Amino acid sequence: MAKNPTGKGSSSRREGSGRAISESTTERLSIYLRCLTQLERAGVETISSKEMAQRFQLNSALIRKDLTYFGEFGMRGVGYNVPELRSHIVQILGLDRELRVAIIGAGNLGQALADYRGFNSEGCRIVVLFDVAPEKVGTQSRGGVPVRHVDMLEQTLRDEKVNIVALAVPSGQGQALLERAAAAGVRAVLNFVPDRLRPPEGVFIRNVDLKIQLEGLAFQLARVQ
Amino acid sequence: MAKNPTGKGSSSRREGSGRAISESTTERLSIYLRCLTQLERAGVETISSKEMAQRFQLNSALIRKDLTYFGEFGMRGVGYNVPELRSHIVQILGLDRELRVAIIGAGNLGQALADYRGFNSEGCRIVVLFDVAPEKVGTQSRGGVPVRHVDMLEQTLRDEKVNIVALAVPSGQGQALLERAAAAGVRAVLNFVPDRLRPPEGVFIRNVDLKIQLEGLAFQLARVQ
DNA sequence: TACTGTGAAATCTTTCACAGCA
DNA sequence: TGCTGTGAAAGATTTCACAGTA
Repeated sequence: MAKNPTGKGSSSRREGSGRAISESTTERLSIYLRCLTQLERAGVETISSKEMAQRFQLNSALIRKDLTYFGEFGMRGVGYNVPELRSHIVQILGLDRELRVAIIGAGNLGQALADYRGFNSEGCRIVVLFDVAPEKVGTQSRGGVPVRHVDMLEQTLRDEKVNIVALAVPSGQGQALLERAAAAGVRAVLNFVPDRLRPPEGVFIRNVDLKIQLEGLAFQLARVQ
Repeated sequence: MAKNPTGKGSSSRREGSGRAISESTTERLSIYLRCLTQLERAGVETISSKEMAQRFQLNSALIRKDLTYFGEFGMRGVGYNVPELRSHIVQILGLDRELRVAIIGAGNLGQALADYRGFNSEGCRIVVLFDVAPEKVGTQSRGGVPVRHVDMLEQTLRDEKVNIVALAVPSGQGQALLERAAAAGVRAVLNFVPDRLRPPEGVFIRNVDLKIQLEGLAFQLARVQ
């Protein structure tokens, strides 16, 4: 029973009506989207699963399987129409509506994330930072994202119609803020806090744990010799 | 044949002599280590796999399996000795020697990473940042990490005995820098560049792709309703 | 008794291989 | 011919269940 023990890597999630889609598949959809965006810019009209597979060192059957979970987008003998497939994936990933993101914690990491390009593109917007430090509240990040006091969390999340919260606070402070955000209606959280958080009912959490990644590399180095 | 198609999530790697250990197992070892560190500080002497499992919503058999890949550390009827198990894991993860980390790219993200607490602890030290911008070269991060010119990359990596490189440069510039670092003897890379890099022979890469995480959340939001 | 260590089963993911269609 | 879509096989990971032991 391969469920999702670590909350990372291969895992599945069941939804109301649809079938369960693994996290690996979702991840690859994002990768395909990038590829298709580049191809579309370059004016390429069609691409085969084999060609895409070569770019990413993937198996072409896997790409076809990933895509057929959502429909039959290809043309036998030809491949996939690039702009068409791209727009399908944009829709599948829910990037056709605006994602409004708030970051809790305006430390080094929070500020860097606020101004991170990858976050401010493709229908995604960082609208506000939160912190408790009086000298930060009222200021803006270099990129112009305003910093509000955490006391204003619930109200601001609602007023700004925030969909996704990124947690970038010190260890130990994540769970309480997660619960406050959830109570204010947020249902998706990107967690940078190096603690294991318990997701409130109906809330999705993705963990980005930099130390675990670093230790994973240390492990590989230690093993090889 | 579940190999490692995305370079993230569940994957295995074979080493010279030992058996293949999955990336999931490695990730969990880091999690156990944190837990044990806390327990040791709190003066707890022993812990059972069941107790640990409850803390992380994991299955206790999985924890036991993870640990027995590396030895028989437990005592039947009792559990595991906390300080002893902790020191075993430190050794397994290779955290008993110093990890010297360099970050290429002193933009928002690179600077934030340089001063990130999680990176500067437990035998891990950020020793240098690299950039090409003349106004950055010669300065220091807030935390005091010096910024050198990328022209000095190879020499500095060797002089500073860097084990691990973090890539935090704009899209398109990752592959060339990866290859230069590899040629200078670096064998482990933490990649923040949103491109798929091709690892040179013998080089381990871990990808941290923030946009993919965000899009994964967008997907979940789009699905539920 | 209470726990570890582990073979076997269950589950999930990826790859193979090919039918079927443009 | 060349590609997609897909059933079946292969492989990997997780869980179950229990023998064995301190």
